[in-house]
Amino acid sequence: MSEKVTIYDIAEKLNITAATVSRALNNNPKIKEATRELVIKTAAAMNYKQNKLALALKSGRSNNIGVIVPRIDSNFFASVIRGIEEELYPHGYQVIICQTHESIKRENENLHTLVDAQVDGIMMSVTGISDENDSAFRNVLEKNVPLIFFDRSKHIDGVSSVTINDFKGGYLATKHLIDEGCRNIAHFSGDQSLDIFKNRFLGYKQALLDNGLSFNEEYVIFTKSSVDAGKDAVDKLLQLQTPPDAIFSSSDFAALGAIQELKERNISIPSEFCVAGFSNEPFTKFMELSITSVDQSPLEMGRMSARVFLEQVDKTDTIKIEKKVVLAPELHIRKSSTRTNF
Amino acid sequence: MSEKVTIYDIAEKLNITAATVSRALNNNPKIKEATRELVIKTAAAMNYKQNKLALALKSGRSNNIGVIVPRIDSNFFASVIRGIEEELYPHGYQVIICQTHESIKRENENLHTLVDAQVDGIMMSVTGISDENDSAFRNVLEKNVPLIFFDRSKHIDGVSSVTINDFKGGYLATKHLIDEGCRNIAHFSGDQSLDIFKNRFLGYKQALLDNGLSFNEEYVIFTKSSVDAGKDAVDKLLQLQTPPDAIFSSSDFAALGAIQELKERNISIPSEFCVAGFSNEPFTKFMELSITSVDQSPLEMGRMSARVFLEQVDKTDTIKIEKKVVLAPELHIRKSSTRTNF
DNA sequence: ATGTTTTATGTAATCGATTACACGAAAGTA
DNA sequence: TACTTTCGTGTAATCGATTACATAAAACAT
Repeated sequence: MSEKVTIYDIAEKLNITAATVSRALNNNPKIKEATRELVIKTAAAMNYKQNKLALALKSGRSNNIGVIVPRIDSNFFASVIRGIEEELYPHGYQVIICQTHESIKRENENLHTLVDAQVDGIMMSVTGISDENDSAFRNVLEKNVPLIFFDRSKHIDGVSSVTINDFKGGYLATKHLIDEGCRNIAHFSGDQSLDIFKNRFLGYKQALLDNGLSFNEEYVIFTKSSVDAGKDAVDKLLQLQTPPDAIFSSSDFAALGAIQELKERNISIPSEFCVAGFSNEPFTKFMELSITSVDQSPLEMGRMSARVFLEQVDKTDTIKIEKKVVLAPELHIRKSSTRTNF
Repeated sequence: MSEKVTIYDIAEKLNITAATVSRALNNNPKIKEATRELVIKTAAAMNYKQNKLALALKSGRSNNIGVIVPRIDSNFFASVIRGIEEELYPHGYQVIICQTHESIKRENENLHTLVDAQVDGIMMSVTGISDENDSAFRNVLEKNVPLIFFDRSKHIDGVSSVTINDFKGGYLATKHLIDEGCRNIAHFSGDQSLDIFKNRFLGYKQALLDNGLSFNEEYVIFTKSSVDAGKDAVDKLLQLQTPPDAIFSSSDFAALGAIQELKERNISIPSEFCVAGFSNEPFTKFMELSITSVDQSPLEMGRMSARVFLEQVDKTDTIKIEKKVVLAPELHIRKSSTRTNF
């Protein structure tokens, strides 16, 4: 029972052709009103459901879009995806999720799989930059699949992106630490092939220079985004001849690790040492010693990415408009760095 | 340039038919070895990519599975999805994400959309129980789309589920609080139409009874899963003639709110008051006053759901096997409830 | 040399919907 | 009345791949 009902079944029952049924269901103006109503009523009675796969094959549009992220179980990426899904839902698009687990090989596979699955667009946060995987990106562009980068982007002509001003984020956080009286500010950075880390780093540097502080190579540590990495980094920093009195970390997790390690060593925060992170992960707010962090408005980033995609889809395929949306970062000042007014 | 290459293009170039090309590419044993090699080489040279939509239409299988969750930006659901994606990736399935935002109407829409999109299976955590949306579920079953519930499930004959033993989780947490010397233990519960909350509640009750403590209706508060709801609930509890000395909360967020409110009132934790939550959200571990919580092993739950799905897909369609997987909850004892050994 | 089996490939239907084109009937015009 | 539009519907191709069935050629048997 309940075999799939097709327009042919409806046609047969009404002694008309499938073409007429199709036209009636699509509100084609050439159909007699009586016929239309009859078809629609019969379709409902027979519990007809349009076969989207047939439609997709015919039209070449699957109504699916693909999202590629390093991993989904981080608040930042999950929130971006939430934003994308919410914005696309009213337009009838479904969202396919892919994770790279920070593997470029996996990223290539995902790109190919999505293109093969005929998605109508791809939104992604790049896992890493490497020449090897250019062919996967080229494939996407050659197939004319709209591609949009969010947060971690890559420089490709004609490709739109939605990012935040990471330079400004780094600058704001560092400036804030300086304002709180810190003079030897360390920085946790990440993979320098990624713009986000490079720009936060540059913002940090510029803030130092603008405020008469010298940049000290030794104060920059390249860490992974994890609690343990933050602990190890603090360990290294404290072995320096002149240990720093503050850290601006590109990762909230590393910032948390740093704080845990500093406490372990009875260095009191924020009086002796200030810490600021990046991403505004929920836990930064929840801690008793809440952590200062730069917010990236992930929900807005997701929504905006979806909107950029929708614009591109509507446009005639011949015209390619590269749109670079840069959101403003917002510094959330919390206890981990507030000496003055607290 | 780079128009899509089809098997017809390959066939034309080689002066053979598309059928032969198809067979060669699918390693059909009836094809001459020389032909196979030639076809495969030519296909690669022409950068041929199989059109999955055509395949999906022909076979009736889209190689997509749908996942419906209340929201994606909670660590629990994101982790489950991660588990599902990881388990399904090697099998070539793509994961489509849908959010209900706790709306039953949205849940119905999602169910219908996924069925219409011909997904090969649906995994979901139920948003709420209501008679209205039975038709959406019936539709899924009638169309023979494998359905699997995880965490929040519904009783439907023939439908498999992967849950944790919530009764035991509630029991363990409550028993632990009792062991720590608490005698007036309150409970934050949730929507009673959902088994997870009902069972945690029952586990809580049973633990009280088994340990000679009486159940007090006034100590049970039905809250939403949010920080503010937790604060409000504490506010109510402290107005009772005999306020409680502990809370077992079905939500980590409400537990956090409770802790914040208790601190606000200078009630010290854990010496005067103990708190335990549920879900083991990352922040519970990160807090200086880390929060005791029941872990639901979301990653494992996702993987297991995917495995149950794969089993069902392989089986002949005629046989329906209902599989109920119940994972064991694990109590993570942390500072918010540790009086004894700390 | 003739008949039988095997091998490799072609022919055409199929999945379900859309749509350019064709065509008969009805309506409008002169 | 005869001729042109307009209207509503049917015919058949199309999207791209798979596959049951048919068939020609080769291999084998007697």
